[in-house]
Amino acid sequence: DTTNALDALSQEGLSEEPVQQEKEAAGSGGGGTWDLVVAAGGRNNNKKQRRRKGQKVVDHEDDMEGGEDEENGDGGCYERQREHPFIVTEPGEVARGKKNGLDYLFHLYEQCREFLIQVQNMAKERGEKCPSKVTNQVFRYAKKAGASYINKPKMRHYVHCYALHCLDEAASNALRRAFKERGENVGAWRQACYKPLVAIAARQGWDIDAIFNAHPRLAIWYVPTKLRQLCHAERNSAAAATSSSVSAGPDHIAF
Amino acid sequence: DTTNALDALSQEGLSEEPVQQEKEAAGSGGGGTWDLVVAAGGRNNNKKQRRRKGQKVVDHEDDMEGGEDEENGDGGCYERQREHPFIVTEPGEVARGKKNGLDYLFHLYEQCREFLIQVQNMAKERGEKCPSKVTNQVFRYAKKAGASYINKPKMRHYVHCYALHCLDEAASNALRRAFKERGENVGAWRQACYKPLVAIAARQGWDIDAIFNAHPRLAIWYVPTKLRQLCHAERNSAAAATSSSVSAGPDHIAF
DNA sequence: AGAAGGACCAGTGGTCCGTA
DNA sequence: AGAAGGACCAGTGGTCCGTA
Repeated sequence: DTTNALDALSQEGLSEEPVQQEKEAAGSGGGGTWDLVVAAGGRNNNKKQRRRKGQKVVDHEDDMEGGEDEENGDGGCYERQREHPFIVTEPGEVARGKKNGLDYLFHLYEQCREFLIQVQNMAKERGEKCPSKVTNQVFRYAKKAGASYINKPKMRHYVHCYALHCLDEAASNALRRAFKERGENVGAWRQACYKPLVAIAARQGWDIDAIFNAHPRLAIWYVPTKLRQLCHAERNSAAAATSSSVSAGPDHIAF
Repeated sequence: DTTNALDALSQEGLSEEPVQQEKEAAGSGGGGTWDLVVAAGGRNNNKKQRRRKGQKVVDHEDDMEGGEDEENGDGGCYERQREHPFIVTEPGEVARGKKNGLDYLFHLYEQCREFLIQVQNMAKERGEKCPSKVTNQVFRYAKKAGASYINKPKMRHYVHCYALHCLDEAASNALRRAFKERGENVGAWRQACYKPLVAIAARQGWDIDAIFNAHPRLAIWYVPTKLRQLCHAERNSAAAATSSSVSAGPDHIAF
């Protein structure tokens, strides 16, 4: 199976296939999982990589060559590959089984930062526009460099969790321990990360952009829409409460 | 004609039509030139504003209603309106005739800055993402606010001229006087603005982005691609020259 | 059910080129 | 000819939803 640890952090590998990969292949020039999986498939590795089972049809040009439906073949039918799902782990804990831990999640953010720095250095050398954030260009570069396990939806999904880890590691660690103990799933932990961040924003004048920008490792990430909205809503509530406790203005409901 | 001065800076109005407008209508909520021109046309002001003569067909839905070709009508045929072209003027000089001067050009950059500030304030109030540059959103807002004479291609075209004005007003003024005296056109003056900017960049370590960002009025503008390229090319040339004067390395041509 | 990520989409930065 | 700007286009930020 996939448990030859490649990195002290976690179980990596993929959820379907026992294909080993070098996770720290950044800059090594490709040759990652996807290529191996395709080669192992034993067919369909001619011409461009074929559309996978279930993938949406966007371009009808190379549809159905040979009249053979991929849905029916099962001998050479490789499944779509994905990273193992995250589970809530304590700091330092390695996830067991086909799971990834939260130290590994945060490690992905550090890897993205390294890819960004490489993209920035290349841009500067060439006299091109230099990105200050992790942009599509950086995700494309990461993929090209072999880090196929990094993708935009995933990284954006957990940005605020990483933010808490950066801004208040003690609080982040405590939250992880509490949620692990209670047996909560990753989604519940992820939701719970918002609240302490809003509290931090409250203490610092509600400017979540300024808070992100003041932290060197966090400044390269876009502030997630939902976090921004929560800070805004909470600021307004707090202002209304403060104001109504002094005087019930015309646009507040005193209680 | 259009010479009732609306603003001490320049002849404004439009190149085709004697329609007066309030240039400082920012925030007044529309009612600018275009509406007046359409109303003065005397027809075609029903339903949505009709496509103007020569305008490209993008949407075929409301094409040719009534089978009448606009090309043929000349009584009610209003021409497409444009701002007067710029001419090279000295500092303080108001352009005469159907022309606009360079103080007016630079004034447009200041107006854009004011529109940006308004957009930023609105974004902050609403807890939305706050632009730090003059973006499409700002141009859209300017248009909505009645400043129909502001548009993206124009502003982007002359950004580096405004940059020189910000960074070295004396040099900018001298260049304007020289080009006016020689009777050069705006295009020639615009081209000539690059060189002193590259010289400024040379003195400050070639980082044109840092130079823009260090100036509060300039920081809100994207560095123009061509200026960035010129700085990069010139830096490389300078480095090669310096290097070859010390030792002719393998990738330099000594001379 | 909970979760990973391909793919889509509205609106961006950039500027060309049909127009005046 | 010189110049203004509508309109286009490739690639963006953002995230949904078909998939595993």
